[in-house]
Amino acid sequence: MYYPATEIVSTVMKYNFNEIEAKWQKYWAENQTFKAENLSEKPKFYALDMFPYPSGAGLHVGHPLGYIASDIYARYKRHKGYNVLHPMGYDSFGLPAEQYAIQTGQHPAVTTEANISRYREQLDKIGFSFDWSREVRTSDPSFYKWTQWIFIQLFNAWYDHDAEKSRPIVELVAIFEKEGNQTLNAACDDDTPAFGAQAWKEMSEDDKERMLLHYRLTYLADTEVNWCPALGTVLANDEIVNGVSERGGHPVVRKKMTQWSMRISAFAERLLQGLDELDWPEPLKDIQRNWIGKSVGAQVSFKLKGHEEEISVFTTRPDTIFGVSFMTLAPEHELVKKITTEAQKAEVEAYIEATSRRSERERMADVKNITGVFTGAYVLHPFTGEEIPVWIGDYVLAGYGTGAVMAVPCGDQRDHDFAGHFGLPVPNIFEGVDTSEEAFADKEHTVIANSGFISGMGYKEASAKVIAELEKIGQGQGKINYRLRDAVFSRQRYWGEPFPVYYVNGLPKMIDAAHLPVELPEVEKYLPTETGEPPLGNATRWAWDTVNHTVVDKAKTDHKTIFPLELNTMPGWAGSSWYFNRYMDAGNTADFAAQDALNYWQDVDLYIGGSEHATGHLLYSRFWQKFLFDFGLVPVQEYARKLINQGMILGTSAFVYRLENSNVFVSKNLVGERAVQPIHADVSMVNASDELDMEAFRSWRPEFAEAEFELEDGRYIVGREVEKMSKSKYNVVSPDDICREYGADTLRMYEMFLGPLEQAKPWNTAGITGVHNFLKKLWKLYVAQDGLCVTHDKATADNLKSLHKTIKKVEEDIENFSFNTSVSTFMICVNELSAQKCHSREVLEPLVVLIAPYAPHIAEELWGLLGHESSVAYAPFPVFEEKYLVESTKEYPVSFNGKMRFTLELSLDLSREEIEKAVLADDRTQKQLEGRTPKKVIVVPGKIVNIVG
RNA sequence: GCUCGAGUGGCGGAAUUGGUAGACGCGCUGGAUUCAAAAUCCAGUUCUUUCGGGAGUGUGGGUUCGAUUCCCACCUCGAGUACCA
Repeated sequence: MYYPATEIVSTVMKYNFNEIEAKWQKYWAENQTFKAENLSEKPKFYALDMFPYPSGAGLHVGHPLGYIASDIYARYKRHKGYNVLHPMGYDSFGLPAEQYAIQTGQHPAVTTEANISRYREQLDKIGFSFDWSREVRTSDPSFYKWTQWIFIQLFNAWYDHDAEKSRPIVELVAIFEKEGNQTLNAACDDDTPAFGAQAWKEMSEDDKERMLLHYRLTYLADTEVNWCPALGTVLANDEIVNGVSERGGHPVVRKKMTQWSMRISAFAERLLQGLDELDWPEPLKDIQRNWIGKSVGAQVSFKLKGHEEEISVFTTRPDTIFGVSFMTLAPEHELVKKITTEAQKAEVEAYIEATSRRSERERMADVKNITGVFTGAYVLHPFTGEEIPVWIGDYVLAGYGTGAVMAVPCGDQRDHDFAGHFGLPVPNIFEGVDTSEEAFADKEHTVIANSGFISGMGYKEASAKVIAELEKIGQGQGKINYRLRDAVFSRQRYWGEPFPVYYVNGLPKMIDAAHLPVELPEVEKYLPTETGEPPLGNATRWAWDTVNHTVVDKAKTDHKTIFPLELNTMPGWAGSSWYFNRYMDAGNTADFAAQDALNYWQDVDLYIGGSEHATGHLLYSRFWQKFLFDFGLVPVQEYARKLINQGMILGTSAFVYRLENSNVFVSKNLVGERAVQPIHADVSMVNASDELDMEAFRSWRPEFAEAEFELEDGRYIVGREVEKMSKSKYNVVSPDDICREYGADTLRMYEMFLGPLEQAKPWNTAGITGVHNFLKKLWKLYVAQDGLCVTHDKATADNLKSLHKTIKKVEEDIENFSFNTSVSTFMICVNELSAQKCHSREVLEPLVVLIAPYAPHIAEELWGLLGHESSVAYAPFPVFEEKYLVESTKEYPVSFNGKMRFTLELSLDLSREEIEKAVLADDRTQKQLEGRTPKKVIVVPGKIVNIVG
């Protein structure tokens, strides 16, 4: 068929992606195509993305990568007959909006709202199948009402290590009334005093409250916190990177403050054990395991010479107890002042003073430098009675174990270094090992010597024996330690959830759940007050009226019925610790989610997000979920069965080279040995062949207006380098631009085509034409210049083979999250069908469904053109049939000594012997052999032939 | 330092349990079409070669008829962690 000139080519029949995509995005929104039902006969599937913080910069092409993957999977599951929950929302409390507020006076709610609208616009353009009726925002009072509610539940709970679960605090009170706290095996602060039932009953109400704070799962305590003066707030351990704040890179110092904490350490063992049943990436699980940091060992008490007190240490090597030659305490250890002798006092005090002044960062930067002081005190070895000198040193951390170590220089390199530096003895207790130069820490090959009753034993046996003996004399027992610390939950910030807490006599009281939410008050300034209180201290209307159950003016505070409210706010991870449950029943005003909705959706089947949340969000949320589970509030104790970490998309920066002290820019390949200064040029000014648009560059910034160029072949070629995508590197590519120029379907497929989902990979817009051309080619299978060209012709065997090969591979790929290879598979399929000139509906109709998860807009349009009146989104996924792929012959690769030399087409019916015969009879075989007789012929029917000789 | 992960053409990457290395795409080269360009289509594109072939998946060994794939040692890069006793 020939078509005359161009004017009859209607715009409808061209692949007009902009028009098509806008049309279907509108259709989906108007028809609520992706609204999920909470009760359904269909099996459920919950596909979740980590919700974004809506930043002012908007999305770049790296952000939607994971969303596209989960969207493909969600759409695939709809075709497979599942009731799919695929929601999206915003983690909308956070520092940047507040920093912006401090600078500009704009209310964070205003900027957040604006940022969210921009995000929404950008997301809508990419064609996600989100159920927007379930959108959540952590900064919305209707959401944080329930964050506050969960906080109250945590406050009213304690952790029973015997039952291995959280229990209501009233049950703890009952235990205290009956037997005090001495038989209890509960998670509590280290400094919790022991008391009996009688003592409990005699306590004042306030004292009882103070006592309970030692047990509550969220509690107020004086804690050493990471204080960041520049940000004016405390930070959690996971918010500090290399001793400086993750946001902004400001210095962090240790400071003692009264703070809310979360008793996550109580859950350490369950958080660790729970990992085994999760289908999460192994590296991510390893990060959590390391962070939890379980160590099995013993607690040993050393009697102090001349004092009542004992020094307790934790060790993972009780088998090395006979190798102890000194003891080291953290400078902050509570016994240091008491045991220091008069003679050593001045030196010890000077040392403590010096170490306390050092910031966390200095301490970390300076690991090599060994420092310490002798206290003058001695402890007695529990078995030998030997006198052991007690030192202090800052290599011992106050926050881990007991803040004291028994130093075994022959078995621990740090102790060895310390001993070497101060000339302390290094007794050797290992059989056949020289420990004079360096410590021997290999547990597996340990044979203990010079160690009394454990000499000759290995690590395991000796450790068990030592623990047993220590128990006998009452100086120790087996003990498990975790590195995981309780998480500080207070932030001295404005833009976060207010605590539902007021203070009576300095003791925290929960606001009754019926009166939630406690809404964030208005403030004049977002900075701390002049007296150093958090920003909420600026609020005039911020006191709790216990009679009318409402927030009232601060001036009315009388400490009788009107009390001060908490001034801290919750950290960023509060809302994200439970939001996945809220999506199940987002609009509920009576509950954080109805039980039947929770029971129907259960858990997240697929969670996609970045691995940078390994020790933050992904640990805290598991902890909250376990707590909610213990209280019967959610049906499962792990909320995300499967998790995938999408890799980062990197930017491809462009560089121009300016000759030093000049205004001349030299094209990349002309630089040679000359001294040039590389300068980032905005990637939007560079084309696919790395040519710079010089005019655009000149008008980019005033200082380049007069730029002169030294060209190669009349062109200016830029240098390229892969870096993190960021505004400051001018390598940011916006999905909006890609959608405008190539369409969302192209963007979606290209993001997948870049490489494996989990891998980091550079973005290069140049390559996108390949995917775009593919979609144009796909379109042409269905639509000719004068309209739909799909026929009712019977599909040929080749057509069906191409189709079914594709069904099989694409289905496998989706199940394996190998989206990049399915894009290739589609390309191969369309190439083949084009070559076959296939226009048969029998093939092309299923192909539309197959590709719909990846390129939903073009699929909807083609589906419509094929005469369907409803969306393709719920069309059943094509069923693969093996029969179309059955082959009768095989193109056998014939190898000689493992190297493939030629191929030979043979019937698959042939036996091993017949194949061998056919191969040996071939001329090319004889040519390869050059007259030699093959030593061996390996024939794998259906696979390969290998001739050795 | 410790714990993971990864090294394949000019580039992104593919290769299901060991069985034709480089699929698919970008880029590049040549051609068709065009007054010309864009677009589109066709052919080629790991390196090397005396055009027979030879070499080749970070390096060096090993197992095997056969190794990108399994084992050992090493090198490089990336991530996490950082005195955790």
